[in-house]
Amino acid sequence: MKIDPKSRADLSAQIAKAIRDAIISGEMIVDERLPSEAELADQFEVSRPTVREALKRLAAQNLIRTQRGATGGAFVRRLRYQDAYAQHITTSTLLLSMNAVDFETACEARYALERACAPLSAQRRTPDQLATMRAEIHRQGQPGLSDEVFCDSDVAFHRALVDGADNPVLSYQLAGAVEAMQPLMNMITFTARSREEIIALHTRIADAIEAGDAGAADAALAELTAYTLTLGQQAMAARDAARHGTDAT
Amino acid sequence: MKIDPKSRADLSAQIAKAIRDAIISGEMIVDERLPSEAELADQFEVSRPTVREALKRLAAQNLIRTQRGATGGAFVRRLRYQDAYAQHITTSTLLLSMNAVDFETACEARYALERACAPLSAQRRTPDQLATMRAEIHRQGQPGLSDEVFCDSDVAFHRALVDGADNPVLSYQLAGAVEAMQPLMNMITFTARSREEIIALHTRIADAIEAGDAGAADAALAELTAYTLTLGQQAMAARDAARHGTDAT
DNA sequence: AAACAATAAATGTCTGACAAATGAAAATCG
DNA sequence: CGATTTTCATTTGTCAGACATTTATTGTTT
Repeated sequence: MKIDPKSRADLSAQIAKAIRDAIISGEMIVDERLPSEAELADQFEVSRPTVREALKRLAAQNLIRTQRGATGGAFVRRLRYQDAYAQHITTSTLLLSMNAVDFETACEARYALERACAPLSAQRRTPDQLATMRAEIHRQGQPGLSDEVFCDSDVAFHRALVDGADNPVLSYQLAGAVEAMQPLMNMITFTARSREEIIALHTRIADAIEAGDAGAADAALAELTAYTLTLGQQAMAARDAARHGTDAT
Repeated sequence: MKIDPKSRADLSAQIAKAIRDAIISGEMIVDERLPSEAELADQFEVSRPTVREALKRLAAQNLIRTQRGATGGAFVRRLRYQDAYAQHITTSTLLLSMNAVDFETACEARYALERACAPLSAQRRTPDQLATMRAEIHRQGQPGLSDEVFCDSDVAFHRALVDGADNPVLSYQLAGAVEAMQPLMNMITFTARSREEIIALHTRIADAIEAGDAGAADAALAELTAYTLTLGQQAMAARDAARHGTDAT
């Protein structure tokens, strides 16, 4: 765990990198305590604030946790799925919004990934997960639901579908795609007619998953993809028309 | 952009959150300059080092970049696919290594996701991407290749396959799964026999992609999944046997 | 007009200090 | 002797002020 003393640029970044590499390489194991800030400052021959900036960088990546007090210090943190989810979703959301990813691209990616999960989910889903899917479908049929709540329920439904594959790595990867889509999905106004259509497709998916019929689930998901794309294009067209109308006045 | 002055705990984390929320919500746009550190310190009523720690947290997430000099400062950074890739790969790798994800789970996730890309890639791949796949297959056939180089080439091959889908969101999601698998794949020793088998499957995949035959590509990928799983299980068994042998002595 | 030097603004770093939390050891009391 | 309380040392969290470094601008000189 050494840094190059010649290049005195971005010291805190260098120190963060040195420690991060030590963690990633397995040189430091989970729950191991790092040297105290004062010791690190001595080791790297920098001041304590510089060390602290480096540690904050690592804390931002959930690589370490700090604890005050006598036996406190910085500890290598076990990266939990939950933390990784959150991080992944934040990054995905930003990526989509900052790079003006169009609805078609995001939608295609999302459903392509979901269709990868469907066959596994048809085999392995627990009764609980199936019940969640049914419950969300029922919720989506409630009258007077706001578009936002409808979207939330949609995410929950698909989340249960993905989790049914019983593969945490898949769930982790999918979480980013599905949740990051939400801001885009929220631009759609769901009419009573389109909700009916979506609920019907959801029901077909749930039925297929219950029957263990991977082919039927895939077919229903394909239709849902096409239908969502249509809705998205309509929403985009409506938004553009409204914008141009505003510009003209 | 305010913080709760009552809770004086984890000030730098609170400030980082406040600024991050402002960026995510779109309140601050790309390339907009943040107030100077001194001004932020005034605004939040904390000292400059505390503000700096908060900024370092954001810099670690690639949310801002800093620039020294007269017109310098901290600027909202456009999150680029490349940066997001790197971040995603780091997180995925750590997640796999720290949570003892078994080979089967990671392998299943990886190929499930790849199979989601294959149909799109069969439709859209550029001649360039196809050429890359062919070149990597040729490289994999070179004699005297180390296991590590063979693995690198394998990743490059699959990367070309994924990029052929021409969907940056898919590429981004897949990068994490494929690259994070590498440490696990590196535990496999590839015999001449197994390399032949893999190259034959890669060739079948490339042929299918060239012909635009999604079904054939999917079938070949399914076989590759099964074969890789077998190799992985053999490697795990060999490793466990060696470990027990060492323990006994 | 062009080249060069002074300037100002901003980040990067350092020193030294105090506050707050926290576990461990020491002291005290029943 | 045992249990409880107190004290204390260690470590992170924060602050204040200072100086170094980088860099665009501005003014000066040739």
